[in-house]
Amino acid sequence: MNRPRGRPSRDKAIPSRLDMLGTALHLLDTQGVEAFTMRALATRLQVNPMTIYHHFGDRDGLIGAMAEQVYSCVRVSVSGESLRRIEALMQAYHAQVRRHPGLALLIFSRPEVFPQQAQRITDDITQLLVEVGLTSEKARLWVNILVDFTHGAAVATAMGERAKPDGTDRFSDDEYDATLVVLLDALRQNA
Amino acid sequence: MNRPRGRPSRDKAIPSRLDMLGTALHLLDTQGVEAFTMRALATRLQVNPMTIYHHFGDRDGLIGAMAEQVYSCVRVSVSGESLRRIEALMQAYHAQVRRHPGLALLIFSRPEVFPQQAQRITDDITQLLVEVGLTSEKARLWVNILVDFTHGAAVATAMGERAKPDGTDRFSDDEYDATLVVLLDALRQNA
DNA sequence: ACCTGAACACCGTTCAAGT
DNA sequence: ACCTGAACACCGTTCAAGT
Repeated sequence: MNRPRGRPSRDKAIPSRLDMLGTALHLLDTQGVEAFTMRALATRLQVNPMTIYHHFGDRDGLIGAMAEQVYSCVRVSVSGESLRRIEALMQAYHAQVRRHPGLALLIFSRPEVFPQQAQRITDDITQLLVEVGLTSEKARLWVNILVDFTHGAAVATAMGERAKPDGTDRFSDDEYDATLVVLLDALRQNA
Repeated sequence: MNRPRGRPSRDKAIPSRLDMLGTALHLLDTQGVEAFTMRALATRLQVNPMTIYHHFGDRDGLIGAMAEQVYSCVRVSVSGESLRRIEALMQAYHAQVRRHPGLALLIFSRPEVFPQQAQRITDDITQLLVEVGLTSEKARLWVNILVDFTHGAAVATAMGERAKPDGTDRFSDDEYDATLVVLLDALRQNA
């Protein structure tokens, strides 16, 4: 009954902050938004729930940290034609959003969490659109089209509709790419 | 201490199913997704939490019923040019989605809830796209663009970003309309 | 500095009991 | 048929206590 209290001496390995982020992401991806709780994560980490609070403050802090890690790898390529760089950036963004649709949903659901990386990506897209030759007003319009469409595709993925009768998957990367090409084509004619 | 048990005789007015839906929607719109709980709704209705279960089964049932009511008024107009009818339908859909962004978020978060009305609206759009002259493959592509973009705009609204420095509201109906015009223009050239 | 248990104020939901 | 209280198994989070 009387289990040891306080910080354990040495025998037990305490997961690092990065371990926690990894396990949290895995829990969210595999079990879904509803099952993603502080207590469930603590159990998986074999740690007291309060240990997580020590590293991330609270649940929103944890979600924010997850977002920063997931989206930090979405970056504009160093070279290439502007339109092609937009395409690559959106593909990279969509790839991450699609890999972790539950994370996107959590961010959308909690106004407190607005990841810096999300803002940076939006800014990067806007700048590339200006480089393509769009006026600032048109750039604002098109960044909304591109970002909102990607987010909409993300929530559709999260909802988990499955493959259509004809075998085409509404949520595959290929499907997204094909749609993106159509949008960028319209963008070019709109420039 | 000993409050009466069981069904009250007559003196207390019990809210109807429609009252419950209305109050639920109001609670969700004003207080947000986090505050939208069965118990909070029961308190507002001055009713035992279990009374709600009697009418809607469970929380998902309630959310589903809210969705059916909110989206049932989004219908294609009886006359007009096909492209113009698509525009009107999307505007009507966006108007409802924007009026209740929290509801959209709840639907996205819970795979169990897939409102029939949402499926119907998607089908209606697809049919109109075919009427415009798109092949079934292009129609599939464009319905995704239009629906996902609208959903993305919805979650952006739910996130509650506010007006930009220049005073333009990223989430106004006018802004959505302007963007929709650009998309439908691209669609026409793509037909 | 970092981890712990206990406790608080909540949840959704089941169940048996009332009228 | 419809509404109720009590209870169960959960939540996120605060706090004081351990090392």
